[in-house]
Amino acid sequence: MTETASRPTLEAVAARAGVSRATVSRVVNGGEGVREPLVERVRRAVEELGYVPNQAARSLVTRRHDAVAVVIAEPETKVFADPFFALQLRGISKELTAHDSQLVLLLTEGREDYARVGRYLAGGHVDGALVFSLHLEDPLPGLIQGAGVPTVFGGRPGWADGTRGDTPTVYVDSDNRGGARDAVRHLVGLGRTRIGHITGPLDQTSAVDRLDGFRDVMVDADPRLIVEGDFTPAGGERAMRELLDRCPELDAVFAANDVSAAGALRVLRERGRRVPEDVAVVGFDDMLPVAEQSDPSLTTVRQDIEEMGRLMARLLLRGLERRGPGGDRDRDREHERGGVGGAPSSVVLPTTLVRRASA
Amino acid sequence: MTETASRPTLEAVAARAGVSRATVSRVVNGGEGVREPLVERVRRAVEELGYVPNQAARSLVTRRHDAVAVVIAEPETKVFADPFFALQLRGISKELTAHDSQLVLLLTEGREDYARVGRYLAGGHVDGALVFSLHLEDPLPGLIQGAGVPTVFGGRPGWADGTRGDTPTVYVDSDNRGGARDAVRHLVGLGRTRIGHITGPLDQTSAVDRLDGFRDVMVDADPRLIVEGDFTPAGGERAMRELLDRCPELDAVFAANDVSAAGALRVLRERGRRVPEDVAVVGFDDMLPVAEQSDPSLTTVRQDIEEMGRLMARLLLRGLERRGPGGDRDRDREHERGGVGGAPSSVVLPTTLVRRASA
DNA sequence: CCTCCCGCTGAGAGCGCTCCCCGATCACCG
DNA sequence: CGGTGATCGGGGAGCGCTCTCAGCGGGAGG
Repeated sequence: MTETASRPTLEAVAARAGVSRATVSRVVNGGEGVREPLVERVRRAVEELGYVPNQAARSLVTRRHDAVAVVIAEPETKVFADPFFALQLRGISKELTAHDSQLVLLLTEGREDYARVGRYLAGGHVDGALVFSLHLEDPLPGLIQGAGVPTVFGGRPGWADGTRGDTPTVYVDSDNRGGARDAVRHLVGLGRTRIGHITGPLDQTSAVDRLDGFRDVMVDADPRLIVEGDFTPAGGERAMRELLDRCPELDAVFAANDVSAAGALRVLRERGRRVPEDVAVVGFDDMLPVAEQSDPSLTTVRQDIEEMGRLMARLLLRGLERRGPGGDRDRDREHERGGVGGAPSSVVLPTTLVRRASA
Repeated sequence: MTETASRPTLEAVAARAGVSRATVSRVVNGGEGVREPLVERVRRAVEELGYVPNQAARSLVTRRHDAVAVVIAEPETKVFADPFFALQLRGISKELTAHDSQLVLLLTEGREDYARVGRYLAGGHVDGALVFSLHLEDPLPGLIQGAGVPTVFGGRPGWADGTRGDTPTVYVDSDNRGGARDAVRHLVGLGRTRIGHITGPLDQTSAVDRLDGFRDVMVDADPRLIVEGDFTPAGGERAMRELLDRCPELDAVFAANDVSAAGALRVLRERGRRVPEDVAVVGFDDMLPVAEQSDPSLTTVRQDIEEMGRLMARLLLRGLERRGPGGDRDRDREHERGGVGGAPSSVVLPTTLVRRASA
């Protein structure tokens, strides 16, 4: 009755504009099929009252939420704390904002949280999910796909070779393998022959793919030249020492990411090896604060992380549109980035080699 | 009335358990005032049907959303990309999760986004907001406080000396000034006398506070020994050069954060100054990947960033409870950090000096 | 000039849930 | 053993919105 204290409702706007609720609703939702003068009147009423639609009420009937969950399953704080997710989030945020969708962030703290996330997603609180889970044996992706929520993964999930059950898996990834190949070829082009590789943790697809890329070029690499790291500086140091011990005549290293490359750099300096003269080093990621500020600055493989995020969101939203309210319209297939119209399919973004001082 | 395809409703659960909707509702919301056998039966029905409450319907009537917005207004990607926000987010997330609240992330891309954020918050989509806006002249905090949403700020807002309008401003901050004092005192204790300071961008309260702390100890510091930086490595380098040029006999530097300290370190090495022998360096933040991995490792002032986030969330939720729907029930009045039963008030967390190799 | 049709507007029925309120129930006391 | 109070359960009224559907009016065709 009194619309003084609380926020104005559709009803109030309708009264003020001298039209019915339905008309106001139409105007608010795009104004299709309402004559101009009325539209104008309603707009003014909305303005004057400062009306904002009640999303809860809307969701209740439309079953849409204009919200997307972003699930980051990264037990190790360290990994989460690197700029990687921040950049992806930024990309995601931009895209979602452009589509008037909200970003609901779900961080998991170990596996005990998975049930909670699953429940939340299955509960239909969001229209879809963007999921980051980098580990091979992680049950989360499966669990989420089981929840029946449209999902796009960030990075290729461990099991994903296309299909899981009957739902095609959609993911966005960098061309880790191709990027690694470029890196190693660059080293080869520099005339290096004893090229070592510091891998990432091999329970992550990105690390595995980069290792595969390394092997693609170094087809018969001495297995002793491959040491497993863990994407951390300390791991990079350890691996570098190992590498140097095993093969003192090493003349190049490809580290699976920049921070381990930075660790390697430190060890090389400590052992009196000049970079790049004695040992050339290439990293991966082009994490600016690391790559640009290391000494010497790091030659590395750049991936456009923010773009990955943006693309994930775009893919998801597009999928949502397709299955949107009304009938399903299947089966058109396009193959450009992210598809156009058809069911979205996975996208692998290209990488580029950035040459700096270390190789 | 078929409850086959779509998600089960309260009604369905009630039917299955042989009770009324209201009873199921009561059980779902805590089970107060329902007899044990019934509770049990309802629980089982919920379980069997996989019932999940429809949050939209619930919000519609309760006007609560169990969701909190986190607003990060940081135009510069670089700043956002450092681990700072990630850690805060983690802390916030943990606390919110513990209270069954969702985290809605709002990243702003420049000021043109402010209106959107304001509208969103004023729209009553969330129960409260946690806001990060580090810049002095930023209109966002005012705008948000104007939206009438319960808010806790991360870091002291520029204008906050307690009150804005009639709403007390609540924020969580580190003891930047005290931490800076500790850092400088440490340098003094080392016998250093020509101590320079690389500030942060002085449009941020944290930078100003650290500068004030520096001045507290170096009461009559030569103004030439203070150079404005910008919290970036490049800024640190630039400032360090400036400092060295102005005052070659410098024997210590307090940098307002770790990454600028890292930049300073690089310049010192380049100029042939030994650290800490010739010049001692102290940073601020204790950003591990930076502080621990720099060469030499950085003596710095640690702030518990994750704890700040957790505290912000706790303060907000507590404030929400107080003004909660229905009668106020100021039950648990604990006098732990974050205030006692009353209106939450701002909290300033202590910092600690972490001694490493650089000073 | 009348009729048909099309396009715009308004009335009304819920979406799933909470919560108020009243009637039913049960323990217990007189 | 009946009355009384306290407590528990159920019915019903919306929360604010969308969407279907009918109705109404005006323009064009007969």
